[in-house]
Amino acid sequence: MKTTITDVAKQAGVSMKTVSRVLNSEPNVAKATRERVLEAAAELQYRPNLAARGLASSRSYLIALLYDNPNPNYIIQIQRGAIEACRRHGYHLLLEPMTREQASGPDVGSLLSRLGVDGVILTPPLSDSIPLRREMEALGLRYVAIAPGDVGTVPTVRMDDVKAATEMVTYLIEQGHRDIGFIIGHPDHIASSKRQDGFEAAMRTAGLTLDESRIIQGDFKFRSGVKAAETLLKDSANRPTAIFASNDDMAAGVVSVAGRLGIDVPSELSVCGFDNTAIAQIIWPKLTTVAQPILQMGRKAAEVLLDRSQNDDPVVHTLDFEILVRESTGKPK
Amino acid sequence: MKTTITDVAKQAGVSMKTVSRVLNSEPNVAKATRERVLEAAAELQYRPNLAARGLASSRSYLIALLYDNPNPNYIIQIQRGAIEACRRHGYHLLLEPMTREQASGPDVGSLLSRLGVDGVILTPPLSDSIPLRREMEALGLRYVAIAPGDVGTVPTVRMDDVKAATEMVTYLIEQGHRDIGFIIGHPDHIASSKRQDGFEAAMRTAGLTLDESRIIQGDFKFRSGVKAAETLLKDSANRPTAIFASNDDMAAGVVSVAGRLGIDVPSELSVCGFDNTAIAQIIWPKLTTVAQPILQMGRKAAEVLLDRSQNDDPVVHTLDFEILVRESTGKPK
DNA sequence: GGCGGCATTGACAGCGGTGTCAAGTGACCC
DNA sequence: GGGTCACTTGACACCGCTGTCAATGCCGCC
Repeated sequence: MKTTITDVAKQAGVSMKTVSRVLNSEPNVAKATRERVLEAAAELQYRPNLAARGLASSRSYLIALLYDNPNPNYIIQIQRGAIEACRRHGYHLLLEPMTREQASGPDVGSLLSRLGVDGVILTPPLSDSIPLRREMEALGLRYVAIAPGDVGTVPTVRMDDVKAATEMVTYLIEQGHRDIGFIIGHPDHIASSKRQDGFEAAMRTAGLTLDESRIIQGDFKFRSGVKAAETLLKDSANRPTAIFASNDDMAAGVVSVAGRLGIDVPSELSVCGFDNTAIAQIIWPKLTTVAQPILQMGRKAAEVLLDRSQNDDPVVHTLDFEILVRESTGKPK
Repeated sequence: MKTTITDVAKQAGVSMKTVSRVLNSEPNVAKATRERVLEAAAELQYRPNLAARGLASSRSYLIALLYDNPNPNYIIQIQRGAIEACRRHGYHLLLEPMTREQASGPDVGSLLSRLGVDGVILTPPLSDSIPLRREMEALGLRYVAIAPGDVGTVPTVRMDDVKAATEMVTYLIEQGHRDIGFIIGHPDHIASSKRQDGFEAAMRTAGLTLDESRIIQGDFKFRSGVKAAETLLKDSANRPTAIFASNDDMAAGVVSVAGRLGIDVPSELSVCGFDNTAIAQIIWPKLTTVAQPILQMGRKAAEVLLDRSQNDDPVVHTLDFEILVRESTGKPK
């Protein structure tokens, strides 16, 4: 038999409503009463029924995470962060993976309004879907965009790719590198150009020339890193002392080519990546890379949704990244 | 203004209850009536309210996924599979990550009963947590265990590690390999001994001797694969022609050592792994490996929970794995 | 022709909480 | 002493849907 609020009320000798007040930490309850109720609730192991609560208060105590992201680690971390925040607020996280097509299709509205969630977190690349965002607004749903391409008119949580790339390159320059190769990410990703901007900014700031032959187009895949490295390293008499790849997979490709060519990393070649994905720690030497605050972005996004004290201004929360210096970089010979 | 079931009833000229019947596909509704209701519902874009439904029917239309698994890809795939099944049944998936300690702690019950979920999916290693399983039973919660160590008294979804390892080794033997090295997984993982059993069974079946020096303890990490490979390959005059690592990370370690020693994979050394994790496709050559039916296990688990026609017998559903032959294996020279 | 039985439909009472609003209480002030 | 006000508390309707059970109509069969 499940204990209901009525049982607790009886046990504590108060009305249901008072129990409700205590359980929702509403103000204006006498301290003694509050304690009596809490005691009774604990004793009876009372657990509020989510559905009833939701029905009565027209809140669902659920927020949804919408995603279409092929990167499991990214999503898992966003999830963890969001769940953390949810737990603190008595909320739960619902998962709604969807393809880009679905997100633009007519079913999203159905899905979302059926759920009756109290808020939605959009992850990239969904954060940039205009139809989806329209739909959300049409439904009157509160939402937060994580790392959208353009900072728009909604609450946003992001990190600064440009700055991160700049700092990484600056670190290399401080180590003494002057001739630094760069591998661009997939041209369709907004992050790619930002990282490139950061690279170029750092180089210019340091008064170094940008040699076009040192900048190679990649596509975020290991294989493209291999190809780029083959080009950059082919002339043993004239090669960069460091290579900055726009993500870890490509950086891993560079490391493998270096190994094949007998170029020692990091003493003869420094390599760094971006994202701190699993491969950065799996391979040897471990990659120097940029750790995105993924978990923190998930947490922040949920907090923005749940913290009712925060207003809905289209605030942009920019979280801090971290440069992880590991074994793949060092001073040039 | 949200449309309620009353609006639909009015529009269709029937009672609320009849609308409810139609929407829940209950029997005993005249065809004409059914159509009229569906039409009205579509016209008004009616979406049932989950909370109200749940409250009235004392179901929540939610199932929970409990996990404490460091492998993002595994969890993501389980999630995808489970969500797929949930959608077909009008359910949603709730996420409840928890550490092993939490799972054994007193809060689980609180968490789970508060949720009022209609079912729970347990993923490894939580599938083996006795306290957790006790708690579930105490709460009268239906649950399904994914890949537990021992097939117990609850509905279970799993794959056959022994058989998979056997088939992989058999494939190597068919390719012509006679001298095969094996790297054992982490001793605490139940899968480790199963995979070893499979390896040994296949060797014996083929009439090959088990050379203890060819079997090395690892721990599922890249680094342990490197070490094992260094041992197995140190004597260039006497080394195996193939190495079967109990997972992909270790297999990747083997490949990297082979590269360093100038041993060509696969012409001089075949390497295969297990799990088909991301690294298996990232590195070159791509790894021959065993693909677990992870997504399918997630889907099946949810289906077992939701398909009310299926009874709660402790049925064990064993799903098919797949041997993925890629570039890291071939015939020995 | 009367009756049992089945298919179809609706009235109504909750499910377990919360919002609203009014009532009770005591402190404080004029 | 009476009025005002802030703080506490409770009664009760109602959130939107489903379970229960009874009412209705129609069929076949004795």
